[in-house]
Amino acid sequence: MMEKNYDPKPVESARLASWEAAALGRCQAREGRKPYVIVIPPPNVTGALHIGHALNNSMQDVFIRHHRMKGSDVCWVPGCDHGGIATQNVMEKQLKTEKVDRHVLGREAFLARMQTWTRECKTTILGQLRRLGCMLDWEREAFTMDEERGHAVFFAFKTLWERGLIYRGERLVNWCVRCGTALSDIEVEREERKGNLYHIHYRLESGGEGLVVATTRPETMFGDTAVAVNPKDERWRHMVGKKVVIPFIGRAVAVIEDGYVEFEFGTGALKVTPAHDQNDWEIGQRHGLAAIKAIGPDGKLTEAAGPYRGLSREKAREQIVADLEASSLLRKKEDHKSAVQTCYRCGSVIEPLLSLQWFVKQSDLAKPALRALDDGRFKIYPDNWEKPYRDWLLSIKDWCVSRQIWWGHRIPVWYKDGEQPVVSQESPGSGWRQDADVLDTWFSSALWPLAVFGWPEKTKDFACFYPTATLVTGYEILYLWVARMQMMGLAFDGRAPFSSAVIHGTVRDKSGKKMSKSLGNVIDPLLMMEKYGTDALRFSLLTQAHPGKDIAFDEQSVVGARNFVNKLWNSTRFVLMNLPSEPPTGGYRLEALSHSRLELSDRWILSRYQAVLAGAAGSLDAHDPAAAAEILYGFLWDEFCDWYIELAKTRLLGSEAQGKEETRTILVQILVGTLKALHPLMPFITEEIYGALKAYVGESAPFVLTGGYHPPGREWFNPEAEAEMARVMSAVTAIRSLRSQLNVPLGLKVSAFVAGPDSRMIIEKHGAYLAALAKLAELKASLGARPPHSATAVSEGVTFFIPLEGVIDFDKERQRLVKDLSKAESDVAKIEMKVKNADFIAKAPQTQIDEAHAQHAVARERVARLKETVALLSGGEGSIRPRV
RNA sequence: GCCCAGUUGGCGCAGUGGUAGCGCGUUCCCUUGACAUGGGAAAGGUCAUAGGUUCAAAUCCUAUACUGGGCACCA
Repeated sequence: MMEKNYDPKPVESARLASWEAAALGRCQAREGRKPYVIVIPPPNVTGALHIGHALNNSMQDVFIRHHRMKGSDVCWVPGCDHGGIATQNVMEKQLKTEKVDRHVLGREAFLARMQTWTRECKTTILGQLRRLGCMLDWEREAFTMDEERGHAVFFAFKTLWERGLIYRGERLVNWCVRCGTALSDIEVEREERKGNLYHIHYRLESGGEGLVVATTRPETMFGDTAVAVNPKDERWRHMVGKKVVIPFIGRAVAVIEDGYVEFEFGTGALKVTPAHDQNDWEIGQRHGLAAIKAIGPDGKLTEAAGPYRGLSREKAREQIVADLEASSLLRKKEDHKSAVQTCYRCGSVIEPLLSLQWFVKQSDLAKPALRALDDGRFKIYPDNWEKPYRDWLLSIKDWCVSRQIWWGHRIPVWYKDGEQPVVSQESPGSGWRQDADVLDTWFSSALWPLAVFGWPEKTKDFACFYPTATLVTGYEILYLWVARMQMMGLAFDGRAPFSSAVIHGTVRDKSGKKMSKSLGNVIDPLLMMEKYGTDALRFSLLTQAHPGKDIAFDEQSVVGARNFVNKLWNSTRFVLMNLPSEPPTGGYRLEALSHSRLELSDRWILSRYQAVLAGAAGSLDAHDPAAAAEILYGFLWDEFCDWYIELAKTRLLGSEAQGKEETRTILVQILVGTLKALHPLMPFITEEIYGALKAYVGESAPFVLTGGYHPPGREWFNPEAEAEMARVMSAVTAIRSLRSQLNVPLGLKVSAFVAGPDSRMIIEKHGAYLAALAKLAELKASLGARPPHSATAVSEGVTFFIPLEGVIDFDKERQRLVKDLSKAESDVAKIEMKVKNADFIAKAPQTQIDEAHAQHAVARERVARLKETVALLSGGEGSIRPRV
């Protein structure tokens, strides 16, 4: 027996066990089959999954299950990313609590600990994906740093090297002082910060006034190798070619001219520090200036800083400013907002630093990616991301791929004195030492779709599963990851690694703020699953996952989804209660229904059902789970439960045997069809219910997925039935509304009399529906007169009189109707404007004109009947005969 | 600075030319054998502003304002 309220826990664990026992997610390469393939965006092994992962993976699971339901082979590859800097930072924090430093531990021991941590973390993450219901092919689990992927990374590096696309050089790179490594340009974030603009006086070497430079970073002055002014700037012309002296260290630098300098900014004189500023670096290149490092990789000032050597950047600035002030070299200090670059992993301020790094040339790799986008081999949904994606590729710069950390793929280059460097996975022999750096974690991520199927080996899997279909991810890694996968895939294989990228939004807190541990607004998906069930969490996220849009996540929405899950459960309970304990042989079949026998509600719900199934599947084809969820939610709750089931109740209690069978057939068929359509969104409860219902629809598939979507049986589309049912609903609502206004509870059955042009038809064809839904004891034709003491409800083509002795206040009833009348009249006026507009009649399409005329007639007829009724009431009880 | 998106009832969001919808919340009524994680009824919006196109605009166009994002930045 089903419980009154759905309890997700036992159902989830049982269903999970049965899916795994059947290895439902397993997909093997089969000759001649082209499966639908997704590779998971591998979560970093930095801890547990967050709510964004829950959204990301729910969406993928929806697409996977949807395609499986449609009959394709599907393959979804699980795995994790080693996560480079991010993961190393997690470990370093851990070590800090133990008061250990990785340098004390040593590289070997540190990596051993990382391996242990990774194993634990992978177990956690994969376990969470299981609990989410993700139908991954568990036997394909991959890791960006396992042996196979290591092989792919080496092969890719070697190939790029051989093609001349990898080089090593001393460049100005983004250096994170805290992480102790270089970063690529897209790993740097910018934020506006308040700071100061310092005006500093540089004396002339030969003695004399000199000039004043403006800078936000006085601590870099010891790296200055020139002062630049704009060639058109009259103010400083006399200084050009002279030499000025850097304070405190007395080194002299030349005053040069460069068009880059803006003369409105600051003093119009720019101190040039090629080793610590990108623009200064470029000026330095133009003028052949030396680059002097004033700040080291540790963030401390170097020997070049003379007396300030060893101070941190921050300390040094303070000290220098104080000293400048004391020696009255600080001419001005003004407030200044500037864009500060920060590390995307730890948030500390980036130091542009001149250092020896490895780079991948990008422009040749970007071209095929642009072509793939232009000719449609690769599409982004929603397509408004295509422009930023294209722009990024067009203005791409070389990619710094070396990282000065330990956790990652070691750069496979070996050095020996007096020899050319050698690219090799193993040591080329004694005396060779390997490059100490590791590759950017995104280097291996970029190879992910290739590498998970065994590339560069020519495996059967690769032949069958590559390229993949859909990549589901967030817009924040569009360049970092998506673009690079496209570039690498196209470079090594010639095909786009996935034909479409579906971009979802970020899950934020309910006020729209980004979730973060420090703000304390993080939602734990596991907790949500505990409280409301996995289906509820998934459905909640999916209903909000409109293409590309961020989600303001409110726990209330999970409550709502939980209630919907419960509604599904209870509608099943109702249907099951009205079915025999033994299903008929072959089950209840829609094909067996005689079309001519079906009554209005049947024809209506079947028509709606067919439209809903098509709409839901179409939405999923269009990568829009939110639209599918909305369609199915509305149908199940507002149409199937609130109207069809309510009508079915009287028929199931009635004595007409064939009618009962028809009702049972439609109930169970539509319920099964709808829950199958819901299955990609909420796999657990739908699987559970399917188990209980499948015999009643004559099916024996062990799982929803293996059975596939439910065919609607035949063509049920019926606009006439939908229109007629809409009239029934509006009549029912009119009576219910009347009862509510007069405080006549639905529990109390009342009689009603019907008048109006359509009254005869209404009684004959809809009488039973009205009686059932508006709780009427009887429904009779009004025999010419309005019954005394009755309230009036005016619906389309029909007027209902409900005698309510003692309840009706004569004047109030009249007021109520007058209010209805004025509203009805304003409706008429609106439509009349349109109908009487000559331009409209002349230019609008005929269908529109016909429709407007019909609406006009209906509205006018309603007004007429309301007027009549009001007149009746004004003339006293029942004294005037209504027109029938 | 350039580009993109958003601006719809208290909150969160649908809605790509024909008299504005959903969820949550609010008010009133109802514990009637699927479900109070429920049912019924109702209140609440001149669809950011100003123009334009059109017989007809939330929807198309143009400007403006605000919000968010991407890219590029003047030290």
